[in-house]
Amino acid sequence: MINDSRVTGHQLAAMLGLSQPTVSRALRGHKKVNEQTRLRVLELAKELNYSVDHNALRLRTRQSYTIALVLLCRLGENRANINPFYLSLLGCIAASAADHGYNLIVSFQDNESNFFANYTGSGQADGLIVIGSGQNVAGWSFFGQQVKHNAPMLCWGASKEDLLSIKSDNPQGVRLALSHLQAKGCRSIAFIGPTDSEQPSFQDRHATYLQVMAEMGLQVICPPLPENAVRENQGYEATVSLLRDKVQFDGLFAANDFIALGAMRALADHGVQVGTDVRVVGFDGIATGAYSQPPLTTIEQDYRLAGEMLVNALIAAMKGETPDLSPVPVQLLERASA
Amino acid sequence: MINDSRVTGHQLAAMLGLSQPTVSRALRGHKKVNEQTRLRVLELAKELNYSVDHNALRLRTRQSYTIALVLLCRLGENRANINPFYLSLLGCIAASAADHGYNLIVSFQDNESNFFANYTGSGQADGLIVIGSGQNVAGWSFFGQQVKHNAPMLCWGASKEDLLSIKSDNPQGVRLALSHLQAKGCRSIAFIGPTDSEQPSFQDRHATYLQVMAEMGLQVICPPLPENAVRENQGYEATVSLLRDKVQFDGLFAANDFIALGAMRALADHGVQVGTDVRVVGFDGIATGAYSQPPLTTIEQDYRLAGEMLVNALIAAMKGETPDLSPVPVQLLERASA
DNA sequence: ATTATGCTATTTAACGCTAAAATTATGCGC
DNA sequence: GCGCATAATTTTAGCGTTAAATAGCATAAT
Repeated sequence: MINDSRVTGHQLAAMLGLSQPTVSRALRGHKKVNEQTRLRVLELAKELNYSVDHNALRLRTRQSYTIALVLLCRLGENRANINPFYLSLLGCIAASAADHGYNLIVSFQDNESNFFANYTGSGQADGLIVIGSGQNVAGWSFFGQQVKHNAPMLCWGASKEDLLSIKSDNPQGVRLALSHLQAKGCRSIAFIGPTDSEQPSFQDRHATYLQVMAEMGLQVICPPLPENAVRENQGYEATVSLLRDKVQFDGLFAANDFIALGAMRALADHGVQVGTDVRVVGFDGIATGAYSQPPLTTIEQDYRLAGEMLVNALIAAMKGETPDLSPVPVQLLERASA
Repeated sequence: MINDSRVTGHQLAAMLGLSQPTVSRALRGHKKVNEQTRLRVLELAKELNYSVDHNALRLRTRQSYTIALVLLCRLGENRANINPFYLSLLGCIAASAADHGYNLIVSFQDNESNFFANYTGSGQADGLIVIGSGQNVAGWSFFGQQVKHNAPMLCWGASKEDLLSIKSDNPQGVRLALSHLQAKGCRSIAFIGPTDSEQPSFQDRHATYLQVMAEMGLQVICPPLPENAVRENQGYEATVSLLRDKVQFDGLFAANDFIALGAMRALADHGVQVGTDVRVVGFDGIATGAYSQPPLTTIEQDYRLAGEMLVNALIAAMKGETPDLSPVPVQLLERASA
């Protein structure tokens, strides 16, 4: 149990022969309080290790100074095995929130949960950031409720028009990847990734691939992947199928890094030299890519900037300002695989 | 701004011709309230999307139903580059806290910050979990304060006796690693890692290495590493120095996976075949190890169980019970590097 | 009839804080 | 010394909730 001998502002006041509100104002550096008494208050407060009760503060001011981060999981998904991309993003959001003086509460939820009731609706948080892979899966009712109540909510990489959202500059990333491959001499570049994903980021990546290939006058190669395939072994399978079907290709653009890692493993298993016979570019910039053999060339998302932009935009929205929702720049991280 | 048209219990009561406390009791399923009125209350509450104000609730009950997770960083450390081990652990702690009905607030802090004032002391959290790499660096004053106020605090892998802490079963892990190497025929097994770390986990790993080697009657090989070396390039350097000094070895035990990855890179760069000429075992079980070339044999820490045990123990401590602080089991994850 | 006994619901009282209004003290010019 | 501005503090109120004490009112027991 918490030591309930916690000092209150009232007790401080009594000891100092002041009224409690004066103590409160002194501690907050309010103008209309005598410098000398302010110092007395501060001194005693420090000595007794006083700290304001946040729950009372919040109740009174109707603000929680807290952002809720919801990491959306499909039901039953193994939480010990969360995509490191989201965990890194989480880290950067936490840091950024702290920089702005906000607390961050983190939770893993599925589509069924009522965010509004849990967080913004109950005064636990002033705003909500939603990241994760399940955003477009099932009913959006909970989102709707959030929107209906004007509770500021910001999504990472969502599509619905009535939602605030920020995402990486996927089209730019795809262009960087494909023109890099082209510059390296590739002329038959396959896209390994979901072609019918419900996730906007993957939709963007596939669509831009089609468009850029057309612009370049190159043939499109899209091996079939199961719906929403974003895992390593699915990249492996798809690549194996290309090889088995004797499809000619000298470049691979993977919709994310895990797929790319799987593809490289498949190539290696079939004696294809990655980086020379076939060049591979991934997407995300996960840490693991640096340690693969060969190290993975990839489109690096700027986690830190993404975290910062998400927090900035949410805070703007909470203040009633128009948030900056421009896409987060990406860059080519050139390593040996391409 | 949050839509301030939020419904209060008082408003519900007025609409129903009841008193507010009755509504409160009805919503909580309190015994002494008529079933019929309870249903009326519940219905209207649902219709109006009522949810209790957590700040009022907390103020009143003197409980926050919240655990604070502090990820300790060295000052100035790049937060976009946090050890994935800690991020995974964070994820599992978040999940576990949720399973117990607790919120989790996450923050990145250095030694200077006053956890007590920030969290438990101000009623923002009922207890504190501290993880991260900087626990033993500078002054422990803030920890002291936490302890002094009886605020439940639990550390991951700390050493001080007066602190509650949980860690992985490092000695067991080291035994598993070394006996695996021995079983594979290794007789000259070097330890690549800090020998004078301030971090208890690394102290344990080094100490157990010395002990087990003695038990096995094998010669100890410990190349010098800079103090607190736990990074990939430091593993690389140390291994290079072994090779340069023409030290004979056929096995490497690395104090963590990053060091192991660096060591493998060094070996590969010098034409040494990993997995045959020299076998390598790491420690941690980070995801990246699965994608290295060859995949890394390692001692896998059980993130999920660790998160669960941390949360369980903290909750026990908060209730005044004696927490279970037994070490978290580890296991050998055999891959091609050994 | 009168007093117990359960129920149910209401009243009253905090929890610790901030904001605004009301009060007291202080200084200054004339 | 009187008013009058100004500064410093206190008083009053209330944020939305839960917990304890209280009241009303049936029905059962004496």
